[in-house]
Amino acid sequence: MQNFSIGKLSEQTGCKIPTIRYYEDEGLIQQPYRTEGNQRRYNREHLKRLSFIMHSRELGFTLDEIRELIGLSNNEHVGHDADLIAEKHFQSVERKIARLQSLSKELRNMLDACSHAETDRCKVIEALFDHSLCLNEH
Amino acid sequence: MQNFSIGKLSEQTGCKIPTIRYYEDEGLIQQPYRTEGNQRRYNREHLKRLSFIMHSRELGFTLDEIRELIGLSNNEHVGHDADLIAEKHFQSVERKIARLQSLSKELRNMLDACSHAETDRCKVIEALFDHSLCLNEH
DNA sequence: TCTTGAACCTCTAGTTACTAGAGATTGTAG
DNA sequence: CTACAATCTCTAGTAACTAGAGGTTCAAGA
Repeated sequence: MQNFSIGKLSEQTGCKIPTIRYYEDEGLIQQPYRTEGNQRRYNREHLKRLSFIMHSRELGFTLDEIRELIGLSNNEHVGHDADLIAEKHFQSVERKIARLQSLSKELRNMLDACSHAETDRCKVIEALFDHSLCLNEH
Repeated sequence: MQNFSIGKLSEQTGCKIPTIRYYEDEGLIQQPYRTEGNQRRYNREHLKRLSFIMHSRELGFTLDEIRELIGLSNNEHVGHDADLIAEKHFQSVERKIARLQSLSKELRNMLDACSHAETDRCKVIEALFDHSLCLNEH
């Protein structure tokens, strides 16, 4: 099923219609084909791209970072350049995974605790506290 | 080392000064002690809280979601209520981890490919494309 | 103790990433 | 060939910051 309207794209992805148009203005989504009457018509590539953007946003990437990731996927950067960008994102992704795993563990603990006991002080905040930030005192 | 200025807090965490004041206005950070001359003085609790907020933001949580997580940590919700909130966040965290792992794998592949070969079309976008979103066609 | 410049204060206005609404045009089921 | 839902553009509003103006406070050094 190709050539669908902005309403269908919005429905399929859960992305609001004005947001889709905004991403187009920002150059994050390829300009779609237009009907005689100037209405947008999308295909599977647009769907894939929009899905990528939405997930990236949920994961905390900025639009500029997403632009860079799209560039990588399109082989717009070559060799060393691409290497550096990919490495940078790889490291930030690994850090995010580590933090989320720590948070996940604390939430899991909470759920386990709540089911049988009562007031165990939860350590959700400690989970994402970066101890390397401690002010110097020992 | 207790009782430090907003400048020191900013330096320790990497959070800009106006942002720290903004989080205070939003009730995300406890109001700090003020000197005679009305200047803010912070302690380790503030540092921990701010560090948590910053990491949560990087991980894509909204300020409202962060408020909820802080509420959990403070035992402001009890029993079933807390359970539901924790469960909701636990699931969203697990989904984020899965997506980041997929993205991490693709970036790793890119880095490995770049080091020996040349133009392998990267699958960064496919990594975060949710196939359950596919339009119906088979 | 007194000075003086860096750091802090509040308040207003600008930026990014959306989101909602007004008013006009187009697409399509009946 | 209607009629009305969906689309169009454009302007303005929201969330989460961020920068700057104009004024006050803090603390190191004379």
